[in-house]
Amino acid sequence: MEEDLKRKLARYFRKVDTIEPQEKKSEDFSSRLNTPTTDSIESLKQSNENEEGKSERKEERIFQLKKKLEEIERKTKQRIQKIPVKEAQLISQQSVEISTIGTLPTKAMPGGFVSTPYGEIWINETKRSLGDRFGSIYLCDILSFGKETASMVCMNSAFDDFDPNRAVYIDTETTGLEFSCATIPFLIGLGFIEGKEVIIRQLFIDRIEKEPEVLRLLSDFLEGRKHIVTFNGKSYDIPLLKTRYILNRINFDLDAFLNFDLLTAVRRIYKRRIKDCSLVSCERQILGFLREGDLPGDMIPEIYASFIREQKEGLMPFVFHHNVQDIVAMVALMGAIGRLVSWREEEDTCTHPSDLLSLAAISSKQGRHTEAEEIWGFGKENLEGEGRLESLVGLARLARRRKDYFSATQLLETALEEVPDSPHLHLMLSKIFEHDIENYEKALQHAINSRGAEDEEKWQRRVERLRKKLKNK
DNA sequence: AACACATCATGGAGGTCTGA
DNA sequence: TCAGACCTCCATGATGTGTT
Repeated sequence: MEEDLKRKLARYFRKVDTIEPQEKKSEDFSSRLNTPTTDSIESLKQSNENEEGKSERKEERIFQLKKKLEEIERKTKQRIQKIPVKEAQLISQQSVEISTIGTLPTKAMPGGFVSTPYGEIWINETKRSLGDRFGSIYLCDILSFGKETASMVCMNSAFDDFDPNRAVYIDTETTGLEFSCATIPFLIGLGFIEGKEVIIRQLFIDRIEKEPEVLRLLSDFLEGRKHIVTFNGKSYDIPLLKTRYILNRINFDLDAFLNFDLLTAVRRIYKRRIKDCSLVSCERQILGFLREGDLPGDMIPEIYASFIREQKEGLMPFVFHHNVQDIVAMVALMGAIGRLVSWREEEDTCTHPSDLLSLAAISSKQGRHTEAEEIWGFGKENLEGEGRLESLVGLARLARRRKDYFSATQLLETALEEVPDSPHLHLMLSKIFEHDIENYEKALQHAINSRGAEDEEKWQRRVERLRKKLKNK
């Protein structure tokens, strides 16, 4: 059985190895960073060789780009120094050396038996420095997560006091996805920030009958904490753990914790540019990080079953490793969200335009019009194409809302210069001219051009109505 | 497979305006 | 004065999606 799994895993890694170059190729983080990556420098180098006459100028350009990269690294270090949280002061300059988290799991089973009030329990503890880099994000970016960020991205005032630096990051590995009595969370990973480190403590059920003891230990670890962060935990980890507490007749109220579900936040912010919002996909596409030595989630139940049957570690170290990666990725993602929301302070603009536009939409929905206006204003001046268009329309809606019809029509007319045939823009203008300004001539003109934005029947009625109004004026 | 969202489409409520 | 048309806002239902 174990050999089967090993073969399966080997096949999987071969598959990953073969697709990796392509995936890396399709990832263009340079556009996100507004800065060239090493790859783009290399490709620039290659094209230089083909154009000998221009080589000197391009060499100079490469030199400039490299300098820019160094500048970004320098600013990141400065950012750490600026972090307004007391703990951040503990992060020395030395710990901020560029190191990327992506170590392969050790062959041996990590951790060991620890004597607890509930008996001997297998626990593994791993630490990551907040100075570690996870793709384009430093783990210490979590410390700059603003006070209002959580309530903003969760669109819920209950998160007003949410502090991701004091939260527990929870990820479970289980014996399957089905919510049956037989599904147990055999590995419970808990991440928390202490000083200048992220501590990942993993509680392992090495024998099925030890589940109640591990659950009791978990409740002890969570004692005194109020906030948790999960990825899809609202639907998966937390309901599962709640069921296990009930089935084991242990009184522990997981509903008392405020759960920041990263999946919800990620979908809200990044959905427009990444279709697949799984954690691994977020790592690659938002953080720019490619996992090494990871295994697919659907193999995990089988690996644990094999461990229980044969009482041999087999591939369990990979599962421990996978769990640590998930927790660290959650911390990094929180950092990415924190940085996005504090985009004004980002001199090196690591921010993707579409993420900013999502943020504007979220702000607008919550009635945070000043924030939305600020982002759309930035978009109007600094973006091109669809981003600029969306910013102009957003600003026009806000202007109409505050009854500034002059600005609203001006903004929409500017948008029309970019896409003169847009029936939707013509429809918006037609409504403002008809209902707000009462300029029926212009309203009719735009109504005629709005064909296609709504039903043919509605369009005809609108045009006819405006013709009548114009006649009777 | 269970669950909790998110998004999208649809329709109703309530307010305002027009024209007979 | 009142029916009808239009707007915005909100509620509801269908569908899709992550988790191991």
